[in-house]
Amino acid sequence: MIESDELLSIRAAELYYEEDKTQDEIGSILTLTRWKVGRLLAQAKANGFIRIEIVHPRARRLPLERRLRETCGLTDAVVISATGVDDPDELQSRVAQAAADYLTALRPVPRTLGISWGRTLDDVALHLRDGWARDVDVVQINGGVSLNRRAGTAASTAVSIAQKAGGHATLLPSPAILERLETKQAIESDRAVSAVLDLAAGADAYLFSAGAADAGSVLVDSGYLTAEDVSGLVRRGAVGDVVGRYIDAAGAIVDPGLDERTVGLSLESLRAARLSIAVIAGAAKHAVASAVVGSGLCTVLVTDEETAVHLIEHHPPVQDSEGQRGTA
Amino acid sequence: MIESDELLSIRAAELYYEEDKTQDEIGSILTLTRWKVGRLLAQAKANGFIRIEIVHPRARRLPLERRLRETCGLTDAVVISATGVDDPDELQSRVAQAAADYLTALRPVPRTLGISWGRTLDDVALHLRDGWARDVDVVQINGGVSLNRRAGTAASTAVSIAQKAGGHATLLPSPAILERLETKQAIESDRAVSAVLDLAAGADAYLFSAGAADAGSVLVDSGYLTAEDVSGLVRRGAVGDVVGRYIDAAGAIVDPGLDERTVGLSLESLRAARLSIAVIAGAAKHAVASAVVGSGLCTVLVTDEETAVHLIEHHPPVQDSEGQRGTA
DNA sequence: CCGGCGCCTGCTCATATGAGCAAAGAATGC
DNA sequence: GCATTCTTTGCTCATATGAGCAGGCGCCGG
Repeated sequence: MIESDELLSIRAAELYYEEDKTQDEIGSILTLTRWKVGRLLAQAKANGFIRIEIVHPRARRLPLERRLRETCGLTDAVVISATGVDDPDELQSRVAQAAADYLTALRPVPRTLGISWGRTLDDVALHLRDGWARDVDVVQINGGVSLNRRAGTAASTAVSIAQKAGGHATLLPSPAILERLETKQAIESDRAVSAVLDLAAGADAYLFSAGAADAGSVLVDSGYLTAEDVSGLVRRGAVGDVVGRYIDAAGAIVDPGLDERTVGLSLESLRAARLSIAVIAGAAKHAVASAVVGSGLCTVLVTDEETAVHLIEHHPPVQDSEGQRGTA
Repeated sequence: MIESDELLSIRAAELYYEEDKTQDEIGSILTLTRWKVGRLLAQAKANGFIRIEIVHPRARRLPLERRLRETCGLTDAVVISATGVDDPDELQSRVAQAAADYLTALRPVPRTLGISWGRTLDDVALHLRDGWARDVDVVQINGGVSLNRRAGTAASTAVSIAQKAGGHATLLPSPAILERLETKQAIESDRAVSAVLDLAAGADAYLFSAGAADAGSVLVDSGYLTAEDVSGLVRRGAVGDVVGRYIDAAGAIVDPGLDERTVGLSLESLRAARLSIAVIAGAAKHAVASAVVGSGLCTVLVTDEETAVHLIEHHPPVQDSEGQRGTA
């Protein structure tokens, strides 16, 4: 008899959702009382037979956001719907749009915003509307100026975000990674650089992305690393990079020597920030996303549905290293 | 401003459908009146942003059924949901199940039911429950006994359907297709055969399927035709067979000579029937389905979603040759 | 065979939602 | 600049739906 109830609930659901009949009408069609129909419908929902989906490029997955916040200890999360999106560029674009929306709606409005650079950030800048905020100053938090074509976009990302908010951009006039430690120390002690780093360290909020550890990384693309360097890092456990620094699944620096030669905000500073927004999309970045979220590098994550599910399923991949920041 | 309304309607839909908030609550979250929220929700639905799907192997597509009935002039249609079903066997099985359900619910219960045979019908027989009806006699409407292994199932299909209804089966003791016209005429004049054909002609209802015109057909499988025969027929416009008779897209006999040698109910008798139920599933049978429905061979069609859409989109593929039977 | 227990049914009542309408606002033409 | 028309807004009222409860039914142990 329980099986016939299931079937009935399906018949009722068809009439209710597809034919827009009232429960009462369904009752007379199926010779049931209207309360029974209501119960069948509730049952169909509870059994998961009714699937409601919002199909729109800007649609979000609120329940996933909540679960992400709860299981990963984030203060906030934005998860965009990605059913039927197979093109990674389209996915990235949608997530970037969502990040732009998040920034725009962010209250209180940060006076200074620290940003990294890369394809994703560029995309976010593109999606921000003119006047998205008033007087927000932007400061780069990792090096990358003037090494090649790609570096140009690093500057333009920052400038574009700042301009659209009527603020101004402060660029970090330094390569991302230097060949010798001494050079790095020298450049860091230079007033022009250290002032920017100080500004970056005092930003009200950070916005950054992460790169997958593969040869397609912007760091390779920009000439800071070779494909061989990256595969070496991968062999040592690297899952990706954040503000130019390669981390393993636990969020720890993979190659301290390399890290020493990398100019920019330290991961500790990022972890200590009150508000740091990570924007990470795509299957290729599932591993980095895990590391970033699991090691507390961000307080807010903007991502796609699949990545969110991955993060939730692969639970807190790090034991308990979070906790400095409150769990809503 | 119309764009911001669209976005708002998506936000509202997320809160309404994913978070189960009341329109009033959504109103206070988005600082909108509750009526505005209601309108946004209605708008989101109207724009097709809200997709409600019933996920269940027995789920049907009522709106498609209606459209199918209306555009194709059927008295009834059953369309089963097939989203995410890629396995053709699974599809066939679900449609067969639906046909079995339809038969079971059919009122008035037919005293005699004429049936064809084949993989699909076999599947329908399998899905019928014991006691699906009381005292329904079953009669085969086309030949096919005792030529090979496959023929055995033809008999068992009929017997099974009859047994489960507590009635008895009458088999047509003849091959489906004979090699010589004289033999066919001789066998048809035999009392044992003609009596069955008379019974078949007087059945209250018919249940049949259709085969695609390819080498995988049961007629080839059973040895009545060779793969070459079939490709010859295809060259002459055949799209598939119904009760052993090959038809073209317009529902006309492709090879009158062959048809003359085929034993069983004529297509005219089928077209004249008050109740004839076709069970056709799968992409391979889209073309036959069109021919069957377009030429009025059935009054009721049981099929899958994709086939239904195909039929509706390829409109009445025949000019106006329907009309003998009332259009609801 | 009977009483107790728990589930299911059909109800009342409270709440949520949709239809229809009058007024406000925006857009247009004069 | 003003009147007209069309759209949008906030409402009232009717309807649809869900919560919660009392009675009835079957199931089980005694």
